[in-house]
Amino acid sequence: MQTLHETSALAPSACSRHAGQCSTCALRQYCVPQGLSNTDTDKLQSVIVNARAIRRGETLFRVGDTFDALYAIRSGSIKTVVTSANGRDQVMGLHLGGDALGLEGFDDGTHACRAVALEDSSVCVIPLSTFERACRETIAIHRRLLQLLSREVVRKSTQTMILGTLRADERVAALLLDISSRLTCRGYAGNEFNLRFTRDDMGSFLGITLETVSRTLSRFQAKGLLQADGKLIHILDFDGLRAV
Amino acid sequence: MQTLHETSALAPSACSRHAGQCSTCALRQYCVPQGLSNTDTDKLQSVIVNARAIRRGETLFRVGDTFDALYAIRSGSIKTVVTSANGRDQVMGLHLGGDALGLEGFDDGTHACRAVALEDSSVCVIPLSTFERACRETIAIHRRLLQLLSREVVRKSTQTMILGTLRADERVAALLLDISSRLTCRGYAGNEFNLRFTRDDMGSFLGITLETVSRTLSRFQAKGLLQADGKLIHILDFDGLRAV
DNA sequence: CGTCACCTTGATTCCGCTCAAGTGTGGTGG
DNA sequence: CCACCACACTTGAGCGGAATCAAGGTGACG
Repeated sequence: MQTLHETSALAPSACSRHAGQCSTCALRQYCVPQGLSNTDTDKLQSVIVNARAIRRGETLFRVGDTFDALYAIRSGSIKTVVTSANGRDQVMGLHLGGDALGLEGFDDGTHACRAVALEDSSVCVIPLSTFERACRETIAIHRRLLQLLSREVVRKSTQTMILGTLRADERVAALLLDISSRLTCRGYAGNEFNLRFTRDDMGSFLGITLETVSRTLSRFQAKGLLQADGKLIHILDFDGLRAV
Repeated sequence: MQTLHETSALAPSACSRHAGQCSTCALRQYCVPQGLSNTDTDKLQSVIVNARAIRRGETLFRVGDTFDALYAIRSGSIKTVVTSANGRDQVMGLHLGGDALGLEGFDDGTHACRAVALEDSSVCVIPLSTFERACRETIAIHRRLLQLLSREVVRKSTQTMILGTLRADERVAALLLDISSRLTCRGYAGNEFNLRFTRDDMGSFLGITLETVSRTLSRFQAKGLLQADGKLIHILDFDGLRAV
């Protein structure tokens, strides 16, 4: 509903369900655009030096860390957080398997947010130097990077829209529908999922309090729009949710 | 105060005050990073095919327009706007002389927002095809583009922070301080400026109503923080404004 | 001179915040 | 194994900040 675009360049792929079997699958999923040849893909794979596992609650990078690598989520989910001057945390984004991470670092060579794993996760680490070489050698990879950065801008615009114009219940609905559509793109069920955000995370992300999130979910449940058992969300009435 | 970074890669330049004398000055200002040689700069200039004038209220590009050129503001100021599904407008950004525009188009090849001139303005038009060639030939230009895109992401994060965590008066203060610091970067006076936003624009941008903006400015004036005569803003007490 | 766009200020309403109490639930250690 | 605790979630009561509705003022412009 609030999505500016149906941005699903991610080809649905069984890969994401068997991450252990394919170390480069996130990149394959994410960075391979239409029209990228097999040899190009091979080049891309060659730049991935290693994969890294992070456990729930652990931090992948912090504000001010030198930006020396890009990340692609292989499995799990990661939130990005910024702490404001007055000390309040703001959840900036929810990143699922296949998403890129850390692109804001190009600005000044340091990361501008903190990335924290919401569950035990695994990420591909792509050193910046090798990636830059790949960009220069392969124009399709270069274009893909621009696309990813641009998509990040559009995503953030959607977020601004949500925070700027919607009421609390509309925000919650927008978040659930967004997550649902992103999971669908990845080949997962879009109507039933395990939300890794706490109520507090959701509230911060949506610019409302955790109590309001909880109340809103209860109201949605009472209206028969969804079934919420803690973090397990089962959407029953998509149209109803879209209608606020 | 709410700025995540002191993002002032724009070298203060007399150029911006004499825009008419230097057709490529916006690009010179904006796209020339440290370490870009003169020959590289010449290459950059060669890709600018023309400059375009747009009058107050006119539109530079619309949502859905094919993304075939980048823009750099030579003089004037431009707002970007998105209309949501329910028909409400959300002002997404305020772009001043020297700023790049239209970078969100890389995502899917079309513009994701509408760009409207807030006053009679002039922009450099850089055709995408020639710019892509320049990126390939000159790595510094390529890096600069990534930096601009990344900066856009960081800027939007700041906006999300403002909309997500601040109260109305804090938002207004944050906007004024942001504009002030950006003008200072460009070599203009930061304490007195003509705000091209209407109260409605400000409200939309900050996620509050125009009445609240007006009341807040009146209150700030009563407290001696600033002098507001319509669009003309004179900041008297920066520290007071920073302290909310 | 009337129209229109923009701004200011007041009165009232209401949505969401704050404070508070109570309910699971998973993890830890005695 | 169970007592305990920390943490996340739910729900209620009351308050307050900002929205809404409304009226009036100002300046630009045909």
